[in-house]
Amino acid sequence: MSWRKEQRRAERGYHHGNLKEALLQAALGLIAEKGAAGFTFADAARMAGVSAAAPYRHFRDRDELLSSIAQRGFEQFEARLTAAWDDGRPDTVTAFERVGKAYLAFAREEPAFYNAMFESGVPVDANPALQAASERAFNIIRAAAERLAALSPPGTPRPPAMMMALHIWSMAHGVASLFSRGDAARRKLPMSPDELLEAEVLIYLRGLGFPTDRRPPAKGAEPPPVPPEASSGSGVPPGGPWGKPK
Amino acid sequence: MSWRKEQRRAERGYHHGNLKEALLQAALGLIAEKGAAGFTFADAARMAGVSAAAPYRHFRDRDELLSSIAQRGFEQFEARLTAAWDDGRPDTVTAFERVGKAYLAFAREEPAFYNAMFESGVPVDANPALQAASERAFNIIRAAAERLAALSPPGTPRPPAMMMALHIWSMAHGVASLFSRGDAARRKLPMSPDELLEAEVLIYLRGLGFPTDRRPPAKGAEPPPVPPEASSGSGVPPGGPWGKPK
DNA sequence: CGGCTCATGTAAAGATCGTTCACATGAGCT
DNA sequence: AGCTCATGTGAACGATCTTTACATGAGCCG
Repeated sequence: MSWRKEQRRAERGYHHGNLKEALLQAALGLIAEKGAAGFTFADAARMAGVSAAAPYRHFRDRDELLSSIAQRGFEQFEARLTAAWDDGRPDTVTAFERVGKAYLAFAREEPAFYNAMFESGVPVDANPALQAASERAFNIIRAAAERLAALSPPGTPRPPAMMMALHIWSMAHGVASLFSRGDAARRKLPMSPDELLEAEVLIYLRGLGFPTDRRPPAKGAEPPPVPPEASSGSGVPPGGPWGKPK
Repeated sequence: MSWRKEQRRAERGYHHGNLKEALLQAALGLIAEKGAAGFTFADAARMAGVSAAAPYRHFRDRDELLSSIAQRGFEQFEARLTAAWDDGRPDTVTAFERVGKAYLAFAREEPAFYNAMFESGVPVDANPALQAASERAFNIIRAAAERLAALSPPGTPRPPAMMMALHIWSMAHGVASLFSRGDAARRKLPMSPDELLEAEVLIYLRGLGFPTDRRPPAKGAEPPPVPPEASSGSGVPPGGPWGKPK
């Protein structure tokens, strides 16, 4: 350990050179391992090969580090949601579901970020930059909902896009938080979190009057309006959003 | 402080008499204030007027205290959900929505319990009693979903009750976690969390084919297929699940 | 090149916490 | 009365968070 320290110092000299970044990376790894609660400032410093006091040159305190990670997380989150949305291509509903999956994928693949963003107790409004990043990410969902709402079938009242966005967000967060991550996934499920969320969103969209069974792949097209399932959908398992009704 | 300590000791003698309970109460208060992460074993001891080592006579460690609180929380949670469900009276859909509201009410009114149960990082499967309590609570939702699924309108495949229960749980948890508690509630919303969840569940149920608009909207645009027990509405604002469509 | 300055890192120290251990107390039973 | 055991105390250890005084050296200016 002292050996490694000397080694490092030989490599980089007295000054680390990029300690701030190194600390963020170290913290990210630690949070992924032990959760935001278990992560310690001292550990991050040790992992970066510096003394316990060094991090205070770059972050006011432990919370500011956490807040920085959350902010960075929201930025990556936004990027992934944006890519998934792809401006609504090839069609709005398909893209919309892709956003839902991207949400879960992010929660699953970046547990450290997700933890810092939503479960670490970091108050979103503490840091304006953090709040802004959070809002930008949400705005992707919001924009998608906006487009979806505009497609609301004629004859039905058009749902407020903001409400739809909040609904989708809460579904995605609920599934991610309860079933899709780390030890929360210990709960035994009859289906994968992805399938669960997909079915949930499809049922929800159908509740708003959207035809959710687009594009039957092999069989002939289905005039979708009233018997909305009963045909094999593309992303939808046969038998509607919830597999074979037995 | 030493004064208070002597005072207390005068009141109760060397032995506290009910330290376990006092610790649970103290912890509950502390968690409500500062979150499960911020709560410390030593603080709880201090608040109960005993030394820092005393709690170890009643709890193996801090995690066991947290776990006990979570368990107790699940028990109260179950009681409230059971009361709200009221065995499906007066009709299944109404009772079902009451359960949703009870969920949110619990999250709002018992933030400490909710925090310990879902956000403290306590692994549910660590303690068998905890897991059992958790399952009992979920079984209320599950039973309600079962009854609801049995009412599934003819002509549509019957949704699996388990899936419905998981969907409802994830919606409720998502709304509670994102919007309905403590500093998470800082996010500005166009509607209350209760209304948000109610609309969400209604839309979802409609997506399953349930007639959710007891008391049809002003512009009757809904062809409610079969009203099994659709009678006088309650709780649903006129105009569909999201208020007046403008 | 020499020296100044300031960002960056270190060491030491105080405060708090989780946890353990040896010991004290006293409530209840015999 | 005396024994016993659950319950509480005090001291101690190691870890963490955070501050403070001091050390280092990179970059700049003359």
